[in-house]
Amino acid sequence: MVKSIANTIKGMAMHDPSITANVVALEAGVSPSTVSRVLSGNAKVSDAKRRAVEAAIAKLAFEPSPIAQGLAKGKTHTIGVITQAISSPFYGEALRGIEDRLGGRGYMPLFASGHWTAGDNIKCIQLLQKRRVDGVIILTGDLSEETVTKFSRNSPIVITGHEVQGERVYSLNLDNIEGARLATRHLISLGHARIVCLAGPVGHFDARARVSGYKLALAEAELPEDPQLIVHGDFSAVGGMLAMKQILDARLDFTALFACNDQSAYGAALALYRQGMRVPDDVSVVGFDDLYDSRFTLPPLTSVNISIFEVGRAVATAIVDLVEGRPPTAKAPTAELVVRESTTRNRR
Amino acid sequence: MVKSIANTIKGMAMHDPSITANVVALEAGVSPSTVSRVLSGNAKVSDAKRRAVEAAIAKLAFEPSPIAQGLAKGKTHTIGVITQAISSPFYGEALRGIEDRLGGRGYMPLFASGHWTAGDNIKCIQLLQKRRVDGVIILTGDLSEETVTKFSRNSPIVITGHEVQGERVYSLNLDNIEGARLATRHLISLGHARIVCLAGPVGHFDARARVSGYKLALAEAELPEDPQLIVHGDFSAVGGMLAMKQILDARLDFTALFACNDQSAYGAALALYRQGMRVPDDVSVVGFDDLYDSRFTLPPLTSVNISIFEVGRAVATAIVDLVEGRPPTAKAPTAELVVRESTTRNRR
DNA sequence: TAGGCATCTGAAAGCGCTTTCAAGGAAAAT
DNA sequence: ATTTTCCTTGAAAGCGCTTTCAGATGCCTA
Repeated sequence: MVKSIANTIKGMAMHDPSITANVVALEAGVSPSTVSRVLSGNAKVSDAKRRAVEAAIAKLAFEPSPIAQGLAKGKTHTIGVITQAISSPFYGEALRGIEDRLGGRGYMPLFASGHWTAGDNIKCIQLLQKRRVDGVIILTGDLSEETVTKFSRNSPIVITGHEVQGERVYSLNLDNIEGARLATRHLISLGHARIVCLAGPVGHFDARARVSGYKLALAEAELPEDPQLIVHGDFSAVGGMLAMKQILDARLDFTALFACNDQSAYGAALALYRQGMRVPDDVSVVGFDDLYDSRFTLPPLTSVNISIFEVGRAVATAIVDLVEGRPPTAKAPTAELVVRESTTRNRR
Repeated sequence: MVKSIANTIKGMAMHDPSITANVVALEAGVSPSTVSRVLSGNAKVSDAKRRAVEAAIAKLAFEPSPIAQGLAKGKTHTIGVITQAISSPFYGEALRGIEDRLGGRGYMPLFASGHWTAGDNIKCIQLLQKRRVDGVIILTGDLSEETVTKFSRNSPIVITGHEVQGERVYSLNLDNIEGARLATRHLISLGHARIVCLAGPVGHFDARARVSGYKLALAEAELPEDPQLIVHGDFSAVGGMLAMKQILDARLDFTALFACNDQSAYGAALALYRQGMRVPDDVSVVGFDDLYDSRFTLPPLTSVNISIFEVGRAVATAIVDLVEGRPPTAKAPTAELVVRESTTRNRR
């Protein structure tokens, strides 16, 4: 019998790194190969030996080293995640979803964050692939399709905000157009016709799609589309504030605002407030993303909910499928409009 | 000469996992040991061989496998990070700081999130330690000091929101008392005397310290301390809303609010708004943490800034010190009051 | 010129696990 | 009862790197 310094905390066995598969084999009176076999479960082992091994494992609180397993099998059970702004509530929510799903599948996320520049994103992928991640998830970067495809040679990739085809690439996109259409329709149904659209960064995939949805809704209602009412921000609150200021300074006529993400809606609302205009009395505003805090803005913000948490779970599911050789089938959740108090009937 | 399928993207060499140290050794005409030596730099190698190896490394775009290195040296260059709510803007900011600093030191963070329960946190530590992280950072969990000390036997730990002493444990705490004092003093200086304190979870370390700061400021000003005015939330917006509702329903007299974190301030503000009370005209409010979005609430929130990003960098620095055998010296940044528009002179 | 010492380098063992391979034993077939 | 087949199991090699150990070389000292 082998001595172990294992000890427990509140009844939970505390793992001791000096307990290796060899030690377990000794304790159980079998060979290391057999221990490995019961661990992986993909080879027959007699009941007697299996029980002996299991007993030894339990007794010694043995935990196989993922490092050693990684070396031997060439898999690290680690998924790289590249995000633009790890601290933004939007990405935070997605990361939660990713972590949640990955954990359940025996993988762990390794986060790296780029900073909205392609060079940074490439460095991130390289860093991650150096670490031999089994796959990588890219949350909406500005990488070219070509770059993504190239890197997918090293490890499968799941990406949002892109249309990439490939054996080892899967792209999952948000329900942007539909969501934006819902938002705009809502405003139209409240009698608004002059609706400013606070768009995101010019080249951004999701941002473009949201503007399309806005235009679609306008067209449906046979409302004219005024290019002056479409103004670009950068998906941040400051950007939203600046953009709204621009509209205000131009003294354009409008009664409602569709902000392509909640954060710019926050900024825009502040610009409105500074101008003495009230939401929703003077202008109705609807956002997009339904960030958690949008329930608590003053007034609570009407927004498009796409459950970014579920998106996180979906991309995680997809990458695991890819890594384990199954074709991914994950779909993005559908967009829903959450009506709160920032929108009201047009009174003019 | 060895053939490599290495190819480049925009001039950046793309790493090919089939290029191992052995291949490099072959190409350079030396033994693998020598390659390892130039890699690690801790052994003399003749200039000629060194150059040959370096040339081969460059030519083949060789990247040593961290997995193999981990196995051989027993170090993974990975730091586990345990947080309560990976998606909260507060922790998000800290994670950014951690990632930023760790990256510069050649480590990567491995995130795991508990969910405010001790059991979960223990599972997280175990999960991380199973992965053989070199150290772990715990952002304010509710683990007992004893538990932390025990786990520090497996790997060094840096923790916030605790007072733990130990060879392999370092605790770094926020400037809570001072920050809360600043906030309360500010309110007092504006002529407020009946100040409600929206505290955090009852057992929470930071939460308790903030309440102490509040009381301290009251005492300094020789103002009476009314226990009815101290109400507990849970550091969330909903909690803040509920707590404020409670105060409102009790029809207590007050002219200002010190919320122990910004998120509960958001919730409280909503409760006030529903009641038809205006900030700051009817009640002045100051928060704590100075979340990014607090610049954009209506009105922008006066808050205590502790640069949680810097805290992240500090804990990261500390854990790296610990891991590499140096005594950590990192200190938390000091708290500063940021006055915005949610506070004004008491008009009653 | 022989002995001693420092320096550089390759061979080999090892990190902890997986997996192939072949051997031994049991069960099935003749 | 004998041969064939199948199943279980341990030995051994290998994953890619580090590190110890000892051999080889060159240089200095006596």
